[in-house]
Amino acid sequence: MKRNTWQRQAVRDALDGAAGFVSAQDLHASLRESGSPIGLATVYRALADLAGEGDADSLQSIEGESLYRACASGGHHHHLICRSCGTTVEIEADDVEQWAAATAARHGFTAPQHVIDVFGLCPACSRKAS
Amino acid sequence: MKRNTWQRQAVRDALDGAAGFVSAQDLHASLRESGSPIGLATVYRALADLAGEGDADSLQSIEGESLYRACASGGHHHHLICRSCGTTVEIEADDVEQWAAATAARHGFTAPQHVIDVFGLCPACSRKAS
DNA sequence: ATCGGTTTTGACAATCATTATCAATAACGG
DNA sequence: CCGTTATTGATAATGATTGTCAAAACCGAT
Ligand SMILES: [Zn+2]
Ligand SMILES: [Zn+2]
Ligand SMILES: [Zn+2]
Ligand SMILES: [Zn+2]
Repeated sequence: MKRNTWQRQAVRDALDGAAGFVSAQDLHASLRESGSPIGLATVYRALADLAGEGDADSLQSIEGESLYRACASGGHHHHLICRSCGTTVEIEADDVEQWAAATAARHGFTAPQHVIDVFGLCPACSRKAS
Repeated sequence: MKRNTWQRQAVRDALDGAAGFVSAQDLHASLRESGSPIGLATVYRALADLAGEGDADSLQSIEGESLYRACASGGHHHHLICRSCGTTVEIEADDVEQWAAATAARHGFTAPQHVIDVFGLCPACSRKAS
């Protein structure tokens, strides 16, 4: 059976507190900075569990890192993510959903899935960069 | 200036000969099997160059590996990929390009990029599965 | 509250893809 | 052909992620 540990709760809380998508490494670092002695491997395991249970959303950054974000809604949605600080905006994309489904169907593909993520520099990071 | 080497041509040819998306490691392995003494780092560099010049498409596999594929059209486009056999169809969708750019701009994000891949089962694999 | 079987943790090693080094090589304009 | 200079490739370094396994923590039962 699955047990409740303060470590897992700490990861949940840290995810909730994060502005947007974060890497396991970053989450571990910020947890340690706030005084938690949690181990790195535990953070990886907790995030994998959360993603598997649908309590967290995960995606691959452009650089290939796995990023995670608290996901309360549980519904299907997409994200606009700041490449620099991770700030995330949830995106409504019904028209794109339909486009994806129609594109698959047009070519005879079944059981369609899609990966749609938009990256950029948020206003704050854009200002810093210029 | 950019020089023409047999190594770069070998990578081009190997990509053209590959069925679908392949990793740098796989491409290097198959080149060595066909007798080429090409180095691994060179394969990585050639693939990065090809992708940068638009002669190859790249995407991140679910496991985080970078995969490459010969690209005939040259312009910006996306892919419809069979998750069973790897068969790939190139797709263009100006509507979606504009949606991605507009979505980023609407939220003040600059330097927008996007990851848009559609996966499914191709007609042949759909038939086998049913 | 205590006990005991079972799960979880965490320091560390191991993996694995990718990148950096840098001396040796090869391409190409002259 | 020569000299300059980009390119190569063996290898080391990097960096994220996963495996190991003894010790600690959890939780239901006593
Ligand atoms: Zn930002
Ligand atoms: Zn969608
Ligand atoms: Zn198929
Ligand atoms: Zn596009």
